[in-house]
Amino acid sequence: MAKPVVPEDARRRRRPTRQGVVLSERLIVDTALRMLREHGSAGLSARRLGAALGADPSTLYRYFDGMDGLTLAIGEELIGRGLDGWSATGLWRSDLRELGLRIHGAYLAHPQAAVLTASRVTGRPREIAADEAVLGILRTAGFPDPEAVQIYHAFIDQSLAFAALDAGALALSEASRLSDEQQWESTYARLPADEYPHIAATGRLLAARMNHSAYPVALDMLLASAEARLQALRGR
Amino acid sequence: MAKPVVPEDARRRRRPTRQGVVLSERLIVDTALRMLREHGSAGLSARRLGAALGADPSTLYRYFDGMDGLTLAIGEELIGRGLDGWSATGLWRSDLRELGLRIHGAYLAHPQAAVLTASRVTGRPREIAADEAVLGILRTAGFPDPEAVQIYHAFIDQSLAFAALDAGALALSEASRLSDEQQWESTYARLPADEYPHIAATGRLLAARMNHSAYPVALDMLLASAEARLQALRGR
DNA sequence: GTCTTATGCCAACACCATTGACCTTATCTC
DNA sequence: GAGATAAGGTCAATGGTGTTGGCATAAGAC
Repeated sequence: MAKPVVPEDARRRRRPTRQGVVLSERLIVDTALRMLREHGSAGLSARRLGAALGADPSTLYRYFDGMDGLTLAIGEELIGRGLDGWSATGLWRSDLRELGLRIHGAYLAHPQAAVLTASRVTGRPREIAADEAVLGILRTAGFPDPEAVQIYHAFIDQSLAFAALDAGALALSEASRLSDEQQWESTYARLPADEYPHIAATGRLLAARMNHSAYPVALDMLLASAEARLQALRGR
Repeated sequence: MAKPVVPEDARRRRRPTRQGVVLSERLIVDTALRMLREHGSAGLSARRLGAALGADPSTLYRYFDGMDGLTLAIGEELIGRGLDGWSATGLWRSDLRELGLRIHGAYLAHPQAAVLTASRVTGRPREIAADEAVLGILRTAGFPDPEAVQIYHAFIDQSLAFAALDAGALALSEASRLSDEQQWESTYARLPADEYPHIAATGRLLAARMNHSAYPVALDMLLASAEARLQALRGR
């Protein structure tokens, strides 16, 4: 890298932009989030972000290691927002449920951004804080370490994976505004019933369900299975 | 669209390329898959694909509605490969397990391609065939329609979501070749133990587990929970 | 053998990320 | 306060990208 990036907390001299804006990592990420919301997930580019900030595009490279670095910072911001204000109650199952829904929800609050970041593991501080919280809940609940680690892994990946998937659907369907009915008409309803009997038989139910996230159901199934396992462990 | 795309089965005149290649949707998708494997998920471009096929980049627009259409076709191909050769045994739980692992595996066989496609729902024939199969297994097993639809949705989305997430990790870690040990060193191991006691306590277990997919565990938990629900339904 | 038109090719457009050289000015030292 | 240092802004250029409109040629219908 020709121009090494200075870490945010080591930054001393903040020279204002020609247009008078004083930049910061924070300001850039927030502006990027707003641009993503307004122009869609393909609407973020160094040039446009620079223009929105009143700065030359190349300035961004003083703050992030390329667009990819900026993407990771956005992901870190989202996961942090999910965690903000959360605290454990001591009831492991509802704590986990709450945490999962918060993380998922934080990403879905910015679908266009989530599409870019949700399937990226960053290893940054706030992401690690989430990991620590989940492991803590499970170990405190009485899961032995091997089980705790196994369930933690399934839980956290499930949350992020669904966030990415659901964000994709959300960002897309907002782009092409089709009503639920139209969605149904355009896909399942016109399938031949003799070739796809099961889809035909459950058509209405499918149409009603496929427009929502499956994450809450999948999460509850994971938690139910974890609880059964814990009781089996206690029983013997 | 200025130049409407002719559907593959309506194609009559197949004029060979200047370099003697006869194009087809099939050939283009297969070539794209090979390019993705060799050059990574960012290595697919109209120009490079054209060069690899011995054709002008703009020719691709006769076959696909832009690069996005090509991406969807690639996804359809992958899910089809997962289904090829599969048939139901009648044991619903192992059938679902097998199907999930096959779909997940088909995507992970081409991680660089899966990154682009796994979180995209195409509504194309082979994807719908997978939906029909899953619904069929659940309804035949005795799940009432509302339950069947609910579990189907969680199952299929979870499979695709994990495929996308795991593909991302796989495509990335192949790019930056770090051994498992190094991965561990570079992230968890250097965290202060007093601030992250749970991560510190389970460090070795985490390091061993995080390099594999959590999908099998998550899948088995979903199936276990489904089975419990089925027994509860039968019981009353 | 002639006609039609599907399909491949060419040239051009507007965008993109990234980099290296340059210059200005905020901050540190004395 | 004066001067030195270099952080952090700007400019210009490079080589990439998807996509389109116009053109020409050969494949297949008759």
